[in-house]
Amino acid sequence: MSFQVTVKDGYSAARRGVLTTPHGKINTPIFMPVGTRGAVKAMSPEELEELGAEIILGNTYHLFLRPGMEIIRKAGGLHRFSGWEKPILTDSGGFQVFSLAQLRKLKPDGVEFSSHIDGSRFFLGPKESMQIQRDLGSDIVMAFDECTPYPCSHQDAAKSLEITTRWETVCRDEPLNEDQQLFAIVQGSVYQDLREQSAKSLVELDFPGYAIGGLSVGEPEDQMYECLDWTVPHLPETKPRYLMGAGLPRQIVEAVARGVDMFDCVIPTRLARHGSAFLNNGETIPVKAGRFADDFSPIDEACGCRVCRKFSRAYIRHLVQVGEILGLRLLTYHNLYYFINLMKEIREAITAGEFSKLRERFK
RNA sequence: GGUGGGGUUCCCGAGCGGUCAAAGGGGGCAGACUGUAAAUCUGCUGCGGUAGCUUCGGUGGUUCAAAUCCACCCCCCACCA
Repeated sequence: MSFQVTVKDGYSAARRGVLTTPHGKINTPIFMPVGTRGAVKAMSPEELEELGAEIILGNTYHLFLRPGMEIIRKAGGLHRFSGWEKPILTDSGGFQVFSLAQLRKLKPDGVEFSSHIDGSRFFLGPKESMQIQRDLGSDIVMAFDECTPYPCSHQDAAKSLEITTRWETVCRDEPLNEDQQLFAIVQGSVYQDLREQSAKSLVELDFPGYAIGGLSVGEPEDQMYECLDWTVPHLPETKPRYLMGAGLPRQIVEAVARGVDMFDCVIPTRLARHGSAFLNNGETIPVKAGRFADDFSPIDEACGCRVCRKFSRAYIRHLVQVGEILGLRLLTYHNLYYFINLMKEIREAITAGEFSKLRERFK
């Protein structure tokens, strides 16, 4: 058993756990920084380690296109290629079915993509995705799904789910490296019957972990929570649960309360590159704004990160303003610190029986 | 002192009789961003609620109409003495 629930919250479905992978253990609930193209944008592996990142993401679609699998195979896998020695989770390309919707055609056995780089056509299906992720050598492999857009009619969602379910069965039957764990992805858009149907059929196939996909794609927040309420109870207690693509601090806390163990989101890194920083209360401030030009206080007085101990809003605002890369790097560092630290707080709160109190802070 | 080139909305800068409240940058302001086609993208940026009003160094003038033409004046820059 590679996942172990260690503490359960008495007042919600929140729980602590430890997930064991070939490249180390992961403490859940956890936030996983997104490193789509083999790097968490603007961060080095050393910095990620310093931040306390325990696992990062990589992306099948993007790494397959560049540098391509021949290079990755020659390099000896993504870990060796990138110098990140801790666990890696790779997304299957299913999100690109959604985000690059204009550049692809759905086929029964997968997706015909037109590369967003040069337009060249290539095929990515469940089989291909598994083969690529096997070569990437990630610790956690995601099933190839179709991330449904929002809004999506019941009819379309049902049709999409049927395809996704079929694909996921193919994924399960495709051989991976011995120690790789394949996570299934529940879809079904915002419909209770579909979400339940999806969860149940995937649980029957018995995967090492379960993800909830197709959320945080523009639906109202309450609807996202509702979907979790419909889905999570149908997932096995003993397996890790991963809410894909989420979220804002508040959303993470709410999902933890509903029993989710794993999160990833580009928000901290992207907002950083767009000049915004997270504050202790989960809100953001646009550090790049002129009003911070002479604000010599740190981004957040309450933050203990290296950036907040040393640099002022004014300096960071200046760097961003003149286009110095360092500005984006410092903001990325701070934002990731905030997310990683929030998860640590959540874990400690669960152990201390004070998760409800923490949850109140974000309401 | 002479010759030539200039002074445009917060800044730079285009415009050179009407279609100009004035291109384009910069800056400023506001917003978006959730398994990354994103160090990106969108909108606003003279005043006013529309009608309209006040702007293009200053003052006068020509014209139905001027940032654009003319006269004088004030500044700036380059070269020559």
